[in-house]
Amino acid sequence: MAAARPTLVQVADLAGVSVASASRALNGMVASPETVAKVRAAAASLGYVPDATARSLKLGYSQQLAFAVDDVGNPVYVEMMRAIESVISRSGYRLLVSSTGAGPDDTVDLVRSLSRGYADGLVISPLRVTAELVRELQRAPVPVVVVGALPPEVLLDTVLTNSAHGVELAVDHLVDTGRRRIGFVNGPLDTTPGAARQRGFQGAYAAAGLGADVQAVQEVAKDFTVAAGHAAALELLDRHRDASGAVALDAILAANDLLAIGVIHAAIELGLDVPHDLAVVGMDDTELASVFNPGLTSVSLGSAERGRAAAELLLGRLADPKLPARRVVVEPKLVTRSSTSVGAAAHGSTS
Amino acid sequence: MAAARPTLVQVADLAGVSVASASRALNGMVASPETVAKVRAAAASLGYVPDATARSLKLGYSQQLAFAVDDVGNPVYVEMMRAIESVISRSGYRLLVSSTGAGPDDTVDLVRSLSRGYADGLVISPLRVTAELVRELQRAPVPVVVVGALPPEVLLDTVLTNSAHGVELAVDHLVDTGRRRIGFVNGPLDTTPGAARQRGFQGAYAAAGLGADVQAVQEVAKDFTVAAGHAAALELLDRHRDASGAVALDAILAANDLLAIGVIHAAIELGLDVPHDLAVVGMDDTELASVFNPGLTSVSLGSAERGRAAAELLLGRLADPKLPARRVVVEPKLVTRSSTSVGAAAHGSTS
DNA sequence: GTTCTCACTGGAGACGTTTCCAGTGGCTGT
DNA sequence: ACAGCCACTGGAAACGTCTCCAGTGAGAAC
Repeated sequence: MAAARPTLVQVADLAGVSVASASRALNGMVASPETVAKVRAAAASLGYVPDATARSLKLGYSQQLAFAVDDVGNPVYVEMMRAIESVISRSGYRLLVSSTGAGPDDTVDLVRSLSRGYADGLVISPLRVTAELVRELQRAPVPVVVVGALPPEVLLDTVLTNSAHGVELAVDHLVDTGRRRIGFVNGPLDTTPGAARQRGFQGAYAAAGLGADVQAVQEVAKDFTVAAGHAAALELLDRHRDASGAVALDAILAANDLLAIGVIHAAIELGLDVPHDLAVVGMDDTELASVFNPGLTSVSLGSAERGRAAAELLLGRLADPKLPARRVVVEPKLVTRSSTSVGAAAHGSTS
Repeated sequence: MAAARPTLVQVADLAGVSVASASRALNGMVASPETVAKVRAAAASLGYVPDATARSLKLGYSQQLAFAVDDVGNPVYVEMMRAIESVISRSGYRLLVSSTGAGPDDTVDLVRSLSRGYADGLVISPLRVTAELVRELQRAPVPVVVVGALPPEVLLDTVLTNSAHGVELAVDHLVDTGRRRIGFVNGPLDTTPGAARQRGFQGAYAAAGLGADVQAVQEVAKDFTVAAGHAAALELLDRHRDASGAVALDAILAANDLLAIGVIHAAIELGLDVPHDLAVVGMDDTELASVFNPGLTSVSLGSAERGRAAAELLLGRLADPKLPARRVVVEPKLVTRSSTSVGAAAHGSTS
């Protein structure tokens, strides 16, 4: 079928020069114009393309970067991936995607396997950060950029989003629009985002301006999915009823757009009108939020921007490994849509 | 920072054997038990891991497969990617994802660059199939599996979905549930899916059982996005009004879930109730469809299954390159939800 | 004319691995 | 006791590329 790939030796032979000269001619090193012309012609006529593997072996780098994430299914990570791909491909890198689904062990294995040298760097966004994972990340043989929070003493390039502040934005918005009994459907607390949003919610609740008339309750979903959000919301709404048995919450904030959509489904099932009876806010501002019906008010944590920033940090470190560890913070931004504003049209961007 | 990676030579030295023996011991070739033990111990104490690049160079394969797609943003492709990743990683392959966004030229470049040898195979799902692309795919130096239709004479492993039949399923369902004036919002006709769905729609319309009382009209959207679906639906609904100026369509089939959601938005804007005034059907049955409000009836084209099938075809061909070209067809399946069934609850799977 | 410089060239050695090939020694069978 | 076999071993070549190093010749300076 496909003929054996021509090698540089064949090109050199055809051009009547040495391999050394052929290599130099093709790579723009010092070489006479005639040589360059001959070699180029020979290469073109043979359809020569340099072998990536051999080149990598000799040069010591692979022109590949890896992106590791627990669940590629989550739209947030897709947006990140897209952004990363677009940044790095511009610099000639290829993107290797690994879904580390099963759990922390898989992730650790993945990071360890980086020492096989098939990737020059890694962007990782782990859901759960264990001590072991941190250790492996620190001793990784290639630059690593972490999207998400790490223990403060860890010196790695990091892209953060102030999700605690994001939660505050959401709570403030709910309070501003007259909501007083606010439920929070969080993801698992042992995940990094879950823990951060938890702190944010407690902080927002304790913050100035929220009088005793504001009630805040929480429910933890099994994971960051629509189904889990649905189940958690049913549970939460059922647990908080007033004397007459009616639902006693007037707003629910979800840690995630997927959870939020689950919440809306639950509300509809219970005959609650969103936003009239129950305001719902999500987080991540994925395309889902802008497209959903009703439009979902959501706290944008800039997933695409975080992806871009991570990719740029990584490229920067590859260019200069001596750089001190940097940390980029992407500020959250509330995007208001109809799931919280009674009778109002959708605002915000449609990505 | 990171110490230089230990090489097989160092392991051999430490174990007091030759590199040849060390290699054999680690790869389970013939070697005495003592040798194996010594080498294993040495490797462990040095933290040796074989270098993927050198191994690839020697062995002639890279343990990497590529997945090329025009738009990673589309949930269909994400599901495919997920399925592919899960199949191939089980066989020890890594997944390289390329978004060929810009256009056919990019795609052709990508396929050409495969001859650099960084991937052992390719799964590609091109939106537009040009003659040049087909030529490149055929002369690709590694096995290629195409997800989507190709000219019939092309001998490549292919995963197809009978999307024409899918369209028929949708139309039949609409007619069965009493709809008579059916609009079709298609994607660009120069894309493979667009063309296939177009044929399907014409076929379904011409098919037995559809009397003269059934009217079918079509509108072509700019691309396969929510915004394009929205615009196309507004146009279509505006163009088809009865004498009194009221909307004259009672159903719209969209070539895509994203388009369908755009259609629903348009309907809502015009004050139409879905499904009462206007039934809407999507295609692809992405998670979006099951999660949307109202639940979107959609024709499942088995994206995950297609991804899995493509991955398996590729693995099969890698195992035995002499195999004749195979062709897997995934049958469409209608998943009914509330966007078409007046007053009924959602059926179908929630993925 | 000689020497020095300079631009260019080819040979050869790496990168880290696998694998062929020719041993080496111990054992069995006769 | 000797041939033959067998299990195992180490040396060395190879995969395709880049790059150091020593060399070549032509031209410039004196």
